[in-house]
Amino acid sequence: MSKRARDIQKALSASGYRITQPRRAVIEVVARARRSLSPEEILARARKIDPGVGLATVYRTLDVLQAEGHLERVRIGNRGYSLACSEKALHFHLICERCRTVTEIQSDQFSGALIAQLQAVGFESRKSAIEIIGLCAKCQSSE
Amino acid sequence: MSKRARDIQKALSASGYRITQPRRAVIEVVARARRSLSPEEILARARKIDPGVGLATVYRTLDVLQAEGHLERVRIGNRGYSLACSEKALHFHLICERCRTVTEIQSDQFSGALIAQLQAVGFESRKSAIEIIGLCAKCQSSE
DNA sequence: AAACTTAGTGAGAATCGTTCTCAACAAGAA
DNA sequence: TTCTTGTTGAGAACGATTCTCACTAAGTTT
Ligand SMILES: [Zn+2]
Ligand SMILES: [Zn+2]
Ligand SMILES: [Zn+2]
Ligand SMILES: [Zn+2]
Repeated sequence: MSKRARDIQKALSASGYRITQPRRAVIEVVARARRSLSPEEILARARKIDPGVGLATVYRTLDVLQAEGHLERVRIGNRGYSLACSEKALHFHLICERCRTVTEIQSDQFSGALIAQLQAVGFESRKSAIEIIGLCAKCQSSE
Repeated sequence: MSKRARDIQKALSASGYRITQPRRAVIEVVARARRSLSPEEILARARKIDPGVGLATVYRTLDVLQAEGHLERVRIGNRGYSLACSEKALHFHLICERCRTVTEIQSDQFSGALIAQLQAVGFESRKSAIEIIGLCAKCQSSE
């Protein structure tokens, strides 16, 4: 089991959630993922660890992980994708609509300017991550 | 008929699209909208102009308008919302998840910094509008 | 104006992602 | 081990979007 998965389990447990077999499997999958995965993809991978896992449980576990701040949900088209996120401050997610890789970028320069303007307008952002859809460098060259 | 609607019709016609009754109705609704509307809302309003319009045609017309750059699609939760967009340069959409009002903000200061960083990473943004979900000033105070 | 070609149409079925329901289960406390 | 109750899987239900297909009408050609 990965360290990341262990940390998440510990945190969930501390918050009063039960650490069940299916949850263990989903957490392990998410912790190991190198790109954002769809719920269906997470289900397929989780079943290699615990064959009995159901799709509903994947959704439920993703909800829990998101509520506890261990995961962020990302949308490409109609499909919902999930991603473990490290950065805490306001930052951007560059989401490649081809390979679904998510790159995080951050700069105090524009974050500061943006936050100032949001305050000026009186808008309160609910998410700390802003999504930019497009094509990553690799996928541009291989198109 | 609004000027905006007429301009859009002219542009579509020039691109080879037929200007049909249902399309006229949908275009008129979108051109007059002061906030983002859901396809169902657009349908209801369009039927006041042309009672026979079907939901499928609303979706199809929205697709055309989007493909031709007269409209941007915005997502709040699962629902798809549409919005006529004026700004051409890179800008932000502040989307209130309560009242669905969309405010556009723009500043060369952070746009420049952001574009520079996107280029540095080699990421090519497909959309000129970046969405920030949250609560507008009005809805914050009345919550 | 009439005929013609074919893009566009409405109704409803189909599909997709997600949520709900509920009887059965099992994690963790005692 | 027993008990409590949070959690589960299967499938039904749901809401948004897309598809199908026979029919219609926009715009072009006569
Ligand atoms: Zn992030
Ligand atoms: Zn890519
Ligand atoms: Zn815009
Ligand atoms: Zn609002």
